[in-house]
Amino acid sequence: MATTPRQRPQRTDRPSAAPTTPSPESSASAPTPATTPATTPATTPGVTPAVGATIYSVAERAGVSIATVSRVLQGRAVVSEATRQKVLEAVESLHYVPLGAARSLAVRHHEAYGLVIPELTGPYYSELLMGFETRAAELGQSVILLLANGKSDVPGAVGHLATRVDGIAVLGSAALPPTLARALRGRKPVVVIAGSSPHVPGGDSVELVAAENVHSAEQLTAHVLDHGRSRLLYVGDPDPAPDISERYAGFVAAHAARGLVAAEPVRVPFRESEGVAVADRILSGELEADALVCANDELALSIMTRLQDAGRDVPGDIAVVGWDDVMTSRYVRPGMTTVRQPVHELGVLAAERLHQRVDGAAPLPAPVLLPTEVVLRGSCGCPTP
Amino acid sequence: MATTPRQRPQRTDRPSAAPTTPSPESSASAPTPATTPATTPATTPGVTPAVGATIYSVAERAGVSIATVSRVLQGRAVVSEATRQKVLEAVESLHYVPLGAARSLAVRHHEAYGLVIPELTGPYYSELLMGFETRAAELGQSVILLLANGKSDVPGAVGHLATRVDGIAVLGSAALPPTLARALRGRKPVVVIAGSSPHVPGGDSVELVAAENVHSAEQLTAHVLDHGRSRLLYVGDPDPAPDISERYAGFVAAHAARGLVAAEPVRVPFRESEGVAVADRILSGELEADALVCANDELALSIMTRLQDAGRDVPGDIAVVGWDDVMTSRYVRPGMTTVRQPVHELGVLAAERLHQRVDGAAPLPAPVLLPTEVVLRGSCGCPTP
DNA sequence: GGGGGCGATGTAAGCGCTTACAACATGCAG
DNA sequence: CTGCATGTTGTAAGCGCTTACATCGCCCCC
Repeated sequence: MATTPRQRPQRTDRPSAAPTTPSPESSASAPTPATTPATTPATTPGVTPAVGATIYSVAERAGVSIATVSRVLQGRAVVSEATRQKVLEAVESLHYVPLGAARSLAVRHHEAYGLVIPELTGPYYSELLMGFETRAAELGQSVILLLANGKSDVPGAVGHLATRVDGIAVLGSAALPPTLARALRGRKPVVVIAGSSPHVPGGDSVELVAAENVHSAEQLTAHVLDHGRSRLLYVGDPDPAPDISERYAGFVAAHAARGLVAAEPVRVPFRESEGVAVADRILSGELEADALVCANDELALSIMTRLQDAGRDVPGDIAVVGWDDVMTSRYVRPGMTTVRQPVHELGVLAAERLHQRVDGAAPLPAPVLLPTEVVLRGSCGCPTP
Repeated sequence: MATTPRQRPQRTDRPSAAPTTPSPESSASAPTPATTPATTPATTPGVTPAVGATIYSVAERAGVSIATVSRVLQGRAVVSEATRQKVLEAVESLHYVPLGAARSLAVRHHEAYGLVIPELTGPYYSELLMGFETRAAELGQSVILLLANGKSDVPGAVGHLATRVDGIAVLGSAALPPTLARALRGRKPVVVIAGSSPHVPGGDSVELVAAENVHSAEQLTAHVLDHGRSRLLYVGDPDPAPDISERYAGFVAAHAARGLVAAEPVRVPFRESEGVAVADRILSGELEADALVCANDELALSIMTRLQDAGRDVPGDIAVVGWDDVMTSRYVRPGMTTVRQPVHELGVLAAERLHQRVDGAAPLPAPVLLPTEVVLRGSCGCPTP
């Protein structure tokens, strides 16, 4: 028969099947019978046990070494079928749940990626997160989510996050990247999504994935101009988020291409209430325009609805276009002309890159740009189907 | 002076500040000057170092023991200001990022909660997740997200998740709870959100938080009946999700309260395309109704829009009401009458309960029910403002 | 029949951190 | 000058896993 199962060496005597019986060395000749009752002893049912089964208890129960238990559970080394069954039974009867932290420590990988986004309103972040999680899961990685908005100590939170993941993806629109890069000084792979390259110390381990903005914004703006509009306003504050400023750049470029000079952006935050306020400024005559190019759909929708409720005709009196193609943009009348971004793919790509980086790949020197698509509906002046 | 810093006992000689210089014991009398260059030696800039600084390297650099480093970093034990500074400097210059797994192993807590939801479409899941993450973060816990939809081995994924968290919150609408409860047999606290109590082995450690459904559904249905409608249809499949079936129960109850008998539910999945199909069945005369009570807003919106596009008047010809109060429901004309749930609070509560349970609290015997609110707009027949 | 090869299993050394306890220094009272 | 409280730091024993390496049979072939 196999070697008698032995206690862990030099370890404080952990209570096994017989908690209170002090049997120092003699127990080696009296192995516990394999058929002890299935319920964990000394555990009140219905209450979470203070401490669960470990690989040691499983090994003891199965009459094998912890190495064998590990091998069965990892499923990578060859174990005889009989042994495998014994182990599996022990696992089952002890309700063994391995301790991930111990594995992580041993394999020296967290097997988790962090994702930092400002919040989770609207479909953009959700799509991104879904893409990220899906791909990460396929790669066998967990995802730890960190919402930056509302957190008082974001750098601290990110630092803490860095403690438990192998890599971090962060949305560029949060003003995080510089902070982030500083927080982990090139210690972990970082990919910035839809941001601009931060020139900071430690930024060398940072890479970028984004959706194309400038060109499609130019295209969209050109389309509006082609409808014969001439007094376009860009609504949204380009400053904080790199993608928004790129869109404004496209707006400007489209004007420049036909010898026009674009108006200054109407700098407002991306909230519905702000859209309403902008609409009111137009209604009052404070702002003059025959077309509005908005930084995102929320803004565009709230403006359009307010304008319509006040009796204005969209697109007759004024055209309104947005960005993101949220669900509502399909439902309003007229349908909102907007730009669809491959947000899901962005998430997938971020997870993908992180994985490669953790695998040892070098950071991509240039940003990866994914193409976007202008979605024409009625709000720009196109005929409604 | 303090005791000379010493290497970790019986450890494979790890390269410290002087990687290639073999100075076995003599180094004790020659501590590294505190002003060595800040860049990590033997690390190519721009490439993630194979292995980072550890608490040992920090301790060595600062000329203290690892215990002291730990104390400084935890900030709980008294350390002299001078020592604290030395340690902090060492941390800084070595770009030390602690290994979360090692801490978790030592403190025997993951300091993380898992959240299992089917997917992340629409505002419901996002709100929930935000509430959960926010509260979890306040409690010092990370959140690991698991999206069940599209995963081929959900029980496996949940089992894996259980490996790395102290507790799990799971959305009841995923048909997970039984599986889940089995997967971790009462090993970890579980709270089911918006689900029904699973009577499964190990279910004793499961508790429930949910939004009230039956009463508000009854209220909403009664309101529609009060508008003089008599042929109401409930749209959505009550079977898979407990909250949906509760809503149908309310629908039935409202009928029963006035001696009516409710029609069988129109069992369709919760997709926009299905809503369109339902609308078509109404337009073709296959389905007859003067009011539609839909299981959620997506369904209600797609039906209403399709009906309107086909020339029907909502609510004139037919009333349509939904559930969830998504953003679009505010934007369509007429506004969608619906029910607002305290989704954010549900997430907060779930995190809260998990924390208490991990702290040793007993599971709540009865489900916690949060109140909902009927939001009246135009689609039910109420006058539009 | 002995040795080599091979498959199955055990042994033990870490992984990097926390923390109980011990040790030491210092100051002050007796 | 001795002893004790107090504040600070070090020592070392784990936490529960993975895995390189050693060991042990066993079968097969010469």
